[in-house]
Amino acid sequence: MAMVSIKDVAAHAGVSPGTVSNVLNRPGKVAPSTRERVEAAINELGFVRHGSASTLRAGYSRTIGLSVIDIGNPFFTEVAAGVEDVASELGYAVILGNSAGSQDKEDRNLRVLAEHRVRGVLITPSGEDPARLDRLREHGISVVLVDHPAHRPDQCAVAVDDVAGGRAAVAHLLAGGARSVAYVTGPLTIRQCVERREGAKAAMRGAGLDPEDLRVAEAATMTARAGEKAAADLIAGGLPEAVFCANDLLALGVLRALLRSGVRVPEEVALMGYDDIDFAAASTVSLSSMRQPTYQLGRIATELLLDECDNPDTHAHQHIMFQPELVARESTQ
Amino acid sequence: MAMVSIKDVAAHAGVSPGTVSNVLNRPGKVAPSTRERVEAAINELGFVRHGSASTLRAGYSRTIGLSVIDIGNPFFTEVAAGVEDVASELGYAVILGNSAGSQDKEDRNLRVLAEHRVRGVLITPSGEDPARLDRLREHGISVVLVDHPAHRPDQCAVAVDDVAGGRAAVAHLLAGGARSVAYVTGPLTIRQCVERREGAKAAMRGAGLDPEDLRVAEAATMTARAGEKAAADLIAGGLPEAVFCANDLLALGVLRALLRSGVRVPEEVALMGYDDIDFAAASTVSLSSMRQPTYQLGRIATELLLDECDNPDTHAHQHIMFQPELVARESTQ
DNA sequence: ATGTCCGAATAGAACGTTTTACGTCAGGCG
DNA sequence: CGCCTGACGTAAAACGTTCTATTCGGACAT
Repeated sequence: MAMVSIKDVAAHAGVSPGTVSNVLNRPGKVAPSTRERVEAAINELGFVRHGSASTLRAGYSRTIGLSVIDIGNPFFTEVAAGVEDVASELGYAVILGNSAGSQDKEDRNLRVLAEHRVRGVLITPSGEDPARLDRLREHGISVVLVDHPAHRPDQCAVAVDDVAGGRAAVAHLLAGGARSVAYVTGPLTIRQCVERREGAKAAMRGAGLDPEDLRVAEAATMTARAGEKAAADLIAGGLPEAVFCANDLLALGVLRALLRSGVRVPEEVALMGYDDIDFAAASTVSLSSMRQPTYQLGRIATELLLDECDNPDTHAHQHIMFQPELVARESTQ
Repeated sequence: MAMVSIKDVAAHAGVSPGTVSNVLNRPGKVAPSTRERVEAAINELGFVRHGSASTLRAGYSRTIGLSVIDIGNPFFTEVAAGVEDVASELGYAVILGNSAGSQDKEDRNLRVLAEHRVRGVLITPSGEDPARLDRLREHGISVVLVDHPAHRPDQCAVAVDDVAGGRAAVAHLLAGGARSVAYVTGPLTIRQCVERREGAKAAMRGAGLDPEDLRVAEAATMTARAGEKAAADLIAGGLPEAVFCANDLLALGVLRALLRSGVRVPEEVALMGYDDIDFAAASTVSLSSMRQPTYQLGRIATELLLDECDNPDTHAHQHIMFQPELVARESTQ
């Protein structure tokens, strides 16, 4: 409870507070003998630097924010693991915000991050309103978009080509012989969902089908439970020959519901997910999916962000676009 | 970039900085007319409070730390979701730390949390060294243990009875007719792994078997990949009639490896996991598991922590112990 | 000896809040 | 009419760092 400050350390080591600060921040600037004395005092007293005071005076913190759409989704979990690894390597702390798909919650989280004067923010925006992010930039907070293309040129972004992914997925289903395809998607306010749909339509067009024939079922959230519900609707409305889901969680839900209703996968309905989370390979009928370099997404985004923060002058903004990779498994034969 | 401070707001509204602070923190203390004026100024200037300055002067922050063992494990993800929900409801930010099973990394994370002067810490400790946590307490940081029994009486803890869980799991396997049981576990430095093993032994004893006959295979991490490797060893050494895994990730890995080797589950080998993550029900052979109130664990732990922080005098420390629940599925017939 | 330069350490102001102690002004009461 | 009280505001001192002068000794050249 008895907070020991830099002053106490200074007194104990017989130096001035400024010297202690130097030992902490540029140990090269202080003579070895005094440095040792100060370090001894630090250990002896159990001093731990007051980050807020430091942030206040120095004008910046060693903290970044991470705002994701759904922390329950293994996709984001793996992104977070990449972020956390890099951040912790470089001595940064990560403040986590889960928007749970709600713009309101995202706004609240961003506000908290702004109050904390985080150095930068990694965000997978849940809507399409660049203005809210620009406001952060006005406060001197760098922003890197994760799994989202850049809003503007003077900004870093790391994304995966969702149109290509949607196209590849549906092309694969069509190549398997399906003629009618349903697209089970999350909220169409989410960019990924829209772009994967566009890709799906492109694939149909490419196969000489009418893209308008793509049957779209929109689920309220991108969870397995929502997938089950969507599948029930699908069954009620007459089954298509193939189903493409906007992510694996939805697909696993659809799969569960289909099997429970006695529908055979892939014999009666072929099924594709997206993200290739670990569990896709382990499911009842192993799930075909589109693999994304998830962990890398987190790592690279964080490296870009911290480079932008630590080397603002030499930093070159980058827009990185990965290509997803099709992984065929039992659910598409 | 032009930081607007409380002073600017004060000037703009024609009041003193103290009054602005009052509007922010105890709006009741200020006359409605001036309050409106100040609020208008705040919006007009786009003022956002400097959290570090606030923390520095007030002596406490609205931030808590969450340190987990493996953010990639859906168990912890769900805990984190519970934590995040409560924290964000009460206006607290959450700093995430992933110890990845390493004491070193956990130490680093705790240090970062201490520097940030977080109000409290939620932690699933990865080892058994209470001293490191006591050091936090000395700095006035409350600690609540998550998925771990209390180290000491004057401390909150939320746990699940792992011995009972291990016993129930193995009892279920034995009831299914198995006579030889293997236990696939994570590092035995992890308490949960040890206690589930003790429960498993107790179940064998209860069935008139020698607990020493429990075959223990220790994996380096608690992931599906490690489970696959452990299963390979198991196959090489001669298969038991039943396998109990310390968590579902390991079990999914074991399942994958067994099926790939042509071993039928549950006919040749019965299999139990632990945690009942969402994906357990969706796997190739749906996985029997021990369900824990995961999301609740996170919620309740956070509520206890914030109560301890916000009402230190009326707060009563609690040791909550949930009972896990057996969920039988195909993998045990 | 004197001046110069350099490394090493220091004093003290600043950072943006919160808080304490203190004014000020009305209104109510004897 | 004087005094007390309460409601509102304010001024100014903190909080623990970092940073910008500035000082202080020596070593060295002249």
